[in-house]
Amino acid sequence: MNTASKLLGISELEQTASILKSVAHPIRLSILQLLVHEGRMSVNSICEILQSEQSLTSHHLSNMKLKGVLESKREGQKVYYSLKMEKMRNLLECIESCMGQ
Amino acid sequence: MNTASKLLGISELEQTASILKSVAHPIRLSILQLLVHEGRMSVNSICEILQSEQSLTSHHLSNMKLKGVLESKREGQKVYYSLKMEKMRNLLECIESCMGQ
DNA sequence: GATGTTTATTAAAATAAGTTAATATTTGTT
DNA sequence: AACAAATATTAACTTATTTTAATAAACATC
Repeated sequence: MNTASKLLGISELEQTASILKSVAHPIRLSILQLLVHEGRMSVNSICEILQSEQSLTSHHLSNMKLKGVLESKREGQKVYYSLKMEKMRNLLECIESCMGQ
Repeated sequence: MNTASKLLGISELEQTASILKSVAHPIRLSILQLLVHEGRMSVNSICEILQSEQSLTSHHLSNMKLKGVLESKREGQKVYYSLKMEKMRNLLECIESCMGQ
């Protein structure tokens, strides 16, 4: 296998980089940790636990939903977010263990 | 273990997010892949393989050097870059295998 | 010391991301 | 229908990142 064949194509690179951007922000990282470890959660609970503003949190949630990382389901007044992209679970675990080193 | 204790503190979150930002860009991602798989490499070789502009490549390289992800060594006219942050090797392997799924 | 190569630096321009505040929407309750 | 609670959306603003082009610096060779 030569060098070139190991490299991803542009669109794969861009897609990967774009997904990684989801994790590369303190608020989004902690939202992801929460959802991976605790499962689905309402926007309000997320705000309370993370002590983050409603609007800002909502923006970050939509951001990740748009990228297919999260999904949401309304139940009455509340909207519950949860992980949609399953590979994010592995990725996050890797990140946690790599960063611990 | 309760929810809060699993969450990282702000400074850890910021540090992690900041390192993840290194990977969260197509050019930097491919530079990292190259260096992880091929070892040290001169700026010129990197540019050629990635078909990226010298100046832009150099900017991304300094960016990652500044964050402690890469290191560089001049040998004659050439400057060789290589991985400095060892945990980046694991992280990148995780990313590659997670993204393949 | 002039010239060519390789890399870094600077500054400007272009683009993107993050934050805030205010308001809108949806649903539930009285 | 009026009101409250939960969330989303919009628009303005701020800040950061990315890209480009031009130039400088470091080294090698002649």
